[in-house]
Amino acid sequence: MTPPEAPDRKPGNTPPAVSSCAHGGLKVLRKRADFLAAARARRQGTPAMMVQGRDRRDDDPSIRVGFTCSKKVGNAVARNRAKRRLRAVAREVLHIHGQPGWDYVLIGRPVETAARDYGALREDLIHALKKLRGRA
RNA sequence: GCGGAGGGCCGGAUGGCCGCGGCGGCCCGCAAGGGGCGUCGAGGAAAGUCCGGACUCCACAAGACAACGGUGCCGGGUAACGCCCGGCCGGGGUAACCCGAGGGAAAGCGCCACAGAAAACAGACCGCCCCGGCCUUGUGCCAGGGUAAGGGUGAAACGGUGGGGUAAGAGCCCACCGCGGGACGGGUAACCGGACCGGCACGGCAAGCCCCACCGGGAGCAAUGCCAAAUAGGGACCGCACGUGGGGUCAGGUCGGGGAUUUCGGUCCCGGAUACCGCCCGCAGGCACGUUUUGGCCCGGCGGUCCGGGUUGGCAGCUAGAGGCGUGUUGGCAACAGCAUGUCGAGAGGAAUGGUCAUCCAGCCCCGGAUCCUGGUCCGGGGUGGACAGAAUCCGGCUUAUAGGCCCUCCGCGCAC
Repeated sequence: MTPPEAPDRKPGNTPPAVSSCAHGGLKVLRKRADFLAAARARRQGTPAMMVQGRDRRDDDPSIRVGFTCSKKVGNAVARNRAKRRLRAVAREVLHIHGQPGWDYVLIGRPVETAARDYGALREDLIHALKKLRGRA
C-alpha cells in the first residue's frame, strides 16, 4: 500500500499523497519542487484546511493547484476523502477567486476536512484566497 | 420452539447536477490545440508483507561443501508452498464437531523449581520384621541384618488391583489390566488387530542444545532497459597557455537595519536556510535582513575527442495469465484434474476510480393505538442512520480487521403426531 505519504517531517524523500487530475482550466502541481516553493511562500489557515499560495512571477497566467494530506489526516481512505473534497471545492472556487499566475497548495486537516459542511468548506477557501490576495 | 456445530454468500439501492483516469472513433484547426461521443475503471480483505511462485538483475558453476534459515504423523492435490483434501494417532465434548510444531529421549550434553528421605549409576525419613546384647523388665535402649507393603511430598516416586506366600515383605508365585517383544493377518502408508513369549526392564522436557530426513544462492518493479536535458562534476588522451583574477569557507571589522538595556556617554545580542506541508499563534498575522572591507585556509586555466557514473524529466517494464467466474460432462470419497461451452477483463504515477443533493431500504431509538399480559407481535408517525477499509509488477495461499444481514446442512433437548 503506502503510496508516498506525507513524511511527517521525517527524512522525507517520499512525496505526500496528492491528486493530480486536471480541473477545468486549472493545472495540477506534480513536481516536488513546486510544492516546496509553495510551502515557502504565503499561507493561510482555516478550520478545514491550510492554503499556501505563491506568485510564480512568470508569463504563464494559468492557475495551478496541488493537494496534500499527511498521515495525520488518517488512513488511506480518510486521506483520499479529504483530498477529493478539497479537489471538488477547488474546482468550483479557484477559477473565480484565485489569481492568474499563482500556485496554490491545499492541505487537509484531520477530521475537519472530511466532516465540515460543504458550504462552509467553500467559504473557508474563498476566505483564505482573499486573505492571500490582500497581502500580495 | 430453545440451545449448539459446520459451511457458503452479501458488504446499501436509485436518480439529478458537476467532474476524474485509460482506450477507441468523430468534428473544428496548417499546426499547437480545442470540442464532443462511446466504452471500461477498487476489495473481501485492495490491508499486514508472513510463506510460495512468475518475472528481472547480480553472483556462482553443473544442481557442491560448510555455515545459517526453514519444514517435520501418512497418502494425495498443486507451478510451488509452511496452503488445500482425505486418513491415522492423542486430547476435549452427551453429540454434531473441535483442538494438537504430531520425526528421534536406545548418539550425546543439559534441565526437572517448590515440596519431599529420595528427581535418574537410584536411594531409605517415618516405618515393618528377625537376631544379639544391656538393664532400671518396658509400648525400653543400643548394635547388626532383612525389607519397601503402609505414611507423607510432588506434574512425575522404578507397574496397578485382588489372591497366594512370608519373620516382615517383594512379580517371589498366580489371575486380570497395563508395559515390552512379537509369528501372523489387514492397510500404498501412518497405523490397526494380534496367537504366543517375557516377570517388568526403557521417568519427563527436543517450544534448551542437539541428531535425522527434506527444502532453500542473493536482491528486488524504487528490479531492469532505453532516451533527453543541464552541461555541474570525475577519468584518459591531444593541442594551446602559464595567469594573480575567480570560487568556496572561517574569523573579525565598517556603514545602514532590528532587538534588549542604560547613569543617554554607551554596552550587549541578532544578522538563519534545498526549512518535504513545520512551529508559534488562533481565523488576524508572525517566525525579518542588506551593503562593503580585511585576514587565514582550501580549490584550481582554455579548447577538442573518448570513457564511466550521478541528478532531474520522459518512455518502456505494465497488465491476457499456472487467468477469474458460470454451466454441463468425465475421473476421483475429496482437494483437484481433463474436456466442452459461455462470460469477464482498472492500470494511476504528488498517484484517477469521485464531489454534492434528493428519495428509498436494512438496523437502532422515541411517541400513540390494538392485542396477548409487563416482554413481545401488529398498525401509524417522527428522529437517527450503514462496519473494516483504497489497487501500485502480477499470480497462489496464510493471517489480521469488519456494522448489519441472508442461505444451506447437521447435533442435543422440549412439544405435537
